Amino acid sequence: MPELPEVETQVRDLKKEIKGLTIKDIIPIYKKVLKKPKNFKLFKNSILNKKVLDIERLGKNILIHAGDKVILIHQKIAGHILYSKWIKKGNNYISEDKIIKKDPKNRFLIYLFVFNNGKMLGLCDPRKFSKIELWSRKDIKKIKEIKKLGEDPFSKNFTFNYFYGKIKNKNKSIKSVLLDQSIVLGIGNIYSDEILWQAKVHPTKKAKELSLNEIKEIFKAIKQVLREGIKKRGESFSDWRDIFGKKGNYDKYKKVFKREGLSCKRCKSAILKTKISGRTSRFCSNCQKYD
DNA sequence: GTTTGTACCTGTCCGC
DNA sequence: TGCGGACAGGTACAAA
Repeated sequence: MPELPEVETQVRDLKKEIKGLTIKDIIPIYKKVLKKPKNFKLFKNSILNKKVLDIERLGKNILIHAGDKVILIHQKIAGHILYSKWIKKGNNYISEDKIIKKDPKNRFLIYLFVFNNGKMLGLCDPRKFSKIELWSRKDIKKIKEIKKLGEDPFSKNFTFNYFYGKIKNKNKSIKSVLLDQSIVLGIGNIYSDEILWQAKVHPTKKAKELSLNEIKEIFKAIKQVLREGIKKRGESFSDWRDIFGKKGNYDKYKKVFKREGLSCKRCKSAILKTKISGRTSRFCSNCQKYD
């Protein structure tokens, strides 16, 4: 769900809303989301009364800089974060915000950060795959999980030569390559399908078999599609909502994702679906030819 | 070293 | 209406 455009939307909004606030309490509704440190008391003591200095996106991760620490949140498949105020009623937390309260997708709160203005940041995730980690600010960029990440598509280091060099010898499908976070950051199953449709490349084609022109088209499409996603404030065909509980607008613009059986918006041919290394992929049977 | 498969969880949807 | 099974946007780790 939350891929680059969705996480970018969240981070931009969070900068406006929580920068400068102080963390006053943490409520762990589902304790297992905290992966580091595993000990909740240690986690809480490390960030209590710390001021939020900045919020940053690193691929699909959200980094909240608080004092000398960084809280890393990854929402995985089905998570999203909300900014509101919740009141506990029995075993449930009820948001005082009407939009958040009436949307059933916002029911699955698993973690709450309480700020000095009384408002809270809530992590919501029906599948409980999300993770929260705590790192020190000075070595977050040095840890191996972060060091192995590739370039962000909007970084100046993401050049055609970088991209070409990373993929030219890959013996796996271009679909899997686009999902590989050690090559390009932030692309998930939705936008990879959209990018390949835009570039007119068959998803199962092996990266090393792509022509130079096809690689150029993919490189261009990565930026175009993701930029459009950000402009539309992400997609919400399923669980994802922005931090105010509102839906993104990209759904109307998507060309192939979850459109199998419908007609291609470019050539009217059928959109098909197939499985590639365990991930479902949708593509046009006519304009995305293998050769 | 590279690529593919599986586990992590639970809600939702479809067919019977 | 109710139930069982398939399926779901990501990633770490194991296995091939």
